[in-house]
Amino acid sequence: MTKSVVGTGPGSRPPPEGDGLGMKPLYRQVRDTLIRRMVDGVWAPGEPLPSEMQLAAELGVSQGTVRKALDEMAAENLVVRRQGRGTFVARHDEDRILFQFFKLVPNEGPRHFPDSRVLSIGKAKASAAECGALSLARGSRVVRIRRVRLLAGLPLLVESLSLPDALFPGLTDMEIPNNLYGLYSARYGITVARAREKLRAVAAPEEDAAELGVPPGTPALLIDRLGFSLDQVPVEWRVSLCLTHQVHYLSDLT
Amino acid sequence: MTKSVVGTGPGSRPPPEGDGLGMKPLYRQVRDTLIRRMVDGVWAPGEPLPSEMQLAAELGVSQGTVRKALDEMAAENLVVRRQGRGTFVARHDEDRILFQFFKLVPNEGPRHFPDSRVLSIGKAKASAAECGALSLARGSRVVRIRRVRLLAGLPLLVESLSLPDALFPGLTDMEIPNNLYGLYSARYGITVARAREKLRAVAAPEEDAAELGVPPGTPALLIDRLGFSLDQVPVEWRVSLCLTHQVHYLSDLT
DNA sequence: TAGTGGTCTAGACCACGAC
DNA sequence: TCGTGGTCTAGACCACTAC
Repeated sequence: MTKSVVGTGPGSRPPPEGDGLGMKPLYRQVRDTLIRRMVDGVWAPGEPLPSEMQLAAELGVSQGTVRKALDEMAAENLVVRRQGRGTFVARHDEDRILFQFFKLVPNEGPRHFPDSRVLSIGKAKASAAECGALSLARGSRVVRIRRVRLLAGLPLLVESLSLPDALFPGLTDMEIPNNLYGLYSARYGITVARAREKLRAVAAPEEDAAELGVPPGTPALLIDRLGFSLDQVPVEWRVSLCLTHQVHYLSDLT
Repeated sequence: MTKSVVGTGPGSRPPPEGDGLGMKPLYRQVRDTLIRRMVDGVWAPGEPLPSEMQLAAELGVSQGTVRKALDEMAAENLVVRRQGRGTFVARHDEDRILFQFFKLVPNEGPRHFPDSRVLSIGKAKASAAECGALSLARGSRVVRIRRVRLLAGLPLLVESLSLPDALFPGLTDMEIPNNLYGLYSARYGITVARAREKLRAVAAPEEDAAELGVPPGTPALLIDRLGFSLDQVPVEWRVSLCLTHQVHYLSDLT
């Protein structure tokens, strides 16, 4: 049992655990502890966490504090809570990808997960741009993947990925699945927890246009995505050139 | 005093207020009540709500339930909570627009609110597309505004707006400010609470290209935004054609 | 000093799911 | 039947703001 914090009577809490500065509320400390354990692989995606009562007892806080931490994590899509069953580490299944990470939806009809066709895969010394995006030291190596993704059999986008070789050893020798985030999680224990996308409209370069089967110069949506792990480290840089005749990028301003 | 629900002892709550079906939890009923009051103009943007204790007493629920309702509303950017001061109805000031509704950020440098130059304004019978987007009856009238928006003096985008004339009487006779959402709020008591944007890459049509000072056919980002009021009614349809040489559209996947 | 929201605790009942 | 998370209540202390 790891009693990281105390819990005495109602309201009788000392000035949040004797530190003079950057003090965090208890529920956030609990949240950070739980995320740390997920990073360390204590619970794998899809597995249940201990119950609120068990976590509260172990961490020496009240059930309400654990609840607030878990509610926050559920809002961040890090865990899934189900009444009567328990709290589970979120998995990178197709539903989550479609809901959280894949914002391209058909102009008509239901959302679908696109198929993939790998064009190339290999390692190289990271470019300056890659070092900047992924916060790598100069001279680091990266894995590069290039692939076409298709929706309903039609080419939708060309995608260029860069990943730190140090984090994904042996990736170039693997079968590249359609759902990459599932692979990162299953083979490397790395969870892409959030991402930041920058969008621009550009004229499709000749090489990409050929893969997509359109004339060079066709207007296309350039999506520049940086994916961050549970502990906020950039782990994947993905640049996609996307045709938007049959689909659009959906953004909810909430 | 409007006692919409009872509050007796701890835990002694009847099967959520005797209705057989679509039952909502108490805190959500409280939230809906407060939103209804905001729609009715009981509290204007920028004004403080009553304290948690006062609301709890008036509504006949515990402070914790009011707190949960207000926390949810704060997460939706409907209210702003400040320790020691109170809870305030969110205003459509430039900071909120920049944070919540204006996703175009310079490739380098800080975010800025763009200037505007109105090209035309007038009323017309709503097109089929406008009726569909704004859920209007055929034959309804709309206000149309067309304007150019500039960042650092340079044309950034051309914007075409459609609004139900019934909701915005006299709008065509007004001075059109830079911050339209502030006007909707101040003059018509209508708050744009959330929006849905669809993005595509297109070739700039000749007319728009001329306004933007680029050759026709230049790739541009087409942003199709539908804005919804506090009570989920579509109140504004806005289509923007945007150059993305100096800026990009920022989307956080959380 | 008084009042506000922020945090933390404790304990009750409920709806749901597995058994 | 039991254990889970979901809701609701009650009451304590704290940090911050205004006066």
